[in-house]
Amino acid sequence: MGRGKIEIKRIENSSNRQVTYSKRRNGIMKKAKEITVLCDAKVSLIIFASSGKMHEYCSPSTKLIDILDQYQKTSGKKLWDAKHENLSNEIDRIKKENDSMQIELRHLKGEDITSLPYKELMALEDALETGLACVRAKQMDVLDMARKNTKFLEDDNKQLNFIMNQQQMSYDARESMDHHGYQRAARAAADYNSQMPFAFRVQPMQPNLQERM
Amino acid sequence: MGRGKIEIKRIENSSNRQVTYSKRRNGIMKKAKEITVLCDAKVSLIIFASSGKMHEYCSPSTKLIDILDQYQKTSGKKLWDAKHENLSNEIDRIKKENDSMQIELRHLKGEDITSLPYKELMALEDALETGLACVRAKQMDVLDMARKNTKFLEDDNKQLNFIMNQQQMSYDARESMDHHGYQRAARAAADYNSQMPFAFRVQPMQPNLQERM
DNA sequence: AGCTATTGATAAAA
DNA sequence: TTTTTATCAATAGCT
Repeated sequence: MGRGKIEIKRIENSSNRQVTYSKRRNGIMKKAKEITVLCDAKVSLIIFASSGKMHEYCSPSTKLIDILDQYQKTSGKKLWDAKHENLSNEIDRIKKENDSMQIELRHLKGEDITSLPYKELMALEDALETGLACVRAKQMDVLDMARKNTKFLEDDNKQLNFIMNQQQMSYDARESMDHHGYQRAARAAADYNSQMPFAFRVQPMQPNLQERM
Repeated sequence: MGRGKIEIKRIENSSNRQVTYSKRRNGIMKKAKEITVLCDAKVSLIIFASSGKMHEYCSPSTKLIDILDQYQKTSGKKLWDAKHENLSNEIDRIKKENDSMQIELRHLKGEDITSLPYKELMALEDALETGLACVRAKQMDVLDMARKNTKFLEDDNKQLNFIMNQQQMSYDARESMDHHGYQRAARAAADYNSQMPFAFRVQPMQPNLQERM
């Protein structure tokens, strides 16, 4: 149909191919519309040009998804059902895991144990005792650290108070001083500083301890 | 194109419609094949007759599913992704639930508690103590039932032994009996039977108890 | 299912 | 791209 017959094989001339594509695409679309109207057919037509551009036709008052659902039913071929099944299976798997954990949790909390065999009650008791022991040990650790920290803070306080006293004394001495008095006060302050073991310990040794209380 | 022009509207004559459907369907299929060859296009064509019969064409060396994937990407319309998304969301939700239960379980077993604040250690201790109390109470119940059951069985045994003795005596008496001896033995047996509180308690009162041990 | 007169589609050119 | 137009292809109505 045209000024000349053509062979059905790839059109090598790119612009000819493009023109033919456009015309024939319109032609097919038209035919698709016509058959739906004339014959009550449901049609889905999707065309991709080699450029990647897409055109589609879907018979009116129909969704592509419905046609594809019907396609799966009619042909028996699976499109997305496979992926779908995988996801469903995973959900089932996780739900089961979930349920068994839920049961274990309830048991550990002493719920729903009426129907448990004695053996499992023993195992539960063991688990609970072990857990309790661990938790209490941890609590002791924390308390111990807290006690040590308190001790450090108290020591710091003592030393800070001592330094403040010294400084106050030194200040007082300078205020109303005779030569001897000044020298004595200065010597006393130097003595004290040489006894300070480190830098001032104003920061607690366990900076994060408060959070854990 | 035909012996006369036709209007594009539903063909009312059913057999005409069927014939036209068949001819035009072949026509479209042919056109679809031609455009794929001539123009390097990818085509998916699915047609359902009103009868429900399906015909499809898909360009060679291409899978329908690939065309549909590309359709989703290109058009941005979601076909099965929507369904998938729902499932994926549910999976995420359940996985989170799962993780938190896993953590709770580990904590109850005394694992991974190093970084817990003291408050939570206290709560854990409470939970474990409660659970332990429940479990031990349940154990006592079971043991108690076991003891009662044992008691019942022992009583039954005693009574059964007694009856067997009586029957043996009655049999012996009949074997080598005088009139008085028979009457005595029979009276003794009757006395015993009137003292039996119920029917023979051969079955243990707690039939399922064994399983729970 | 074939046939064929007629309409419809389109190749080449503009 | 779209239009034009000469030609070929599809098909409506019959058998």
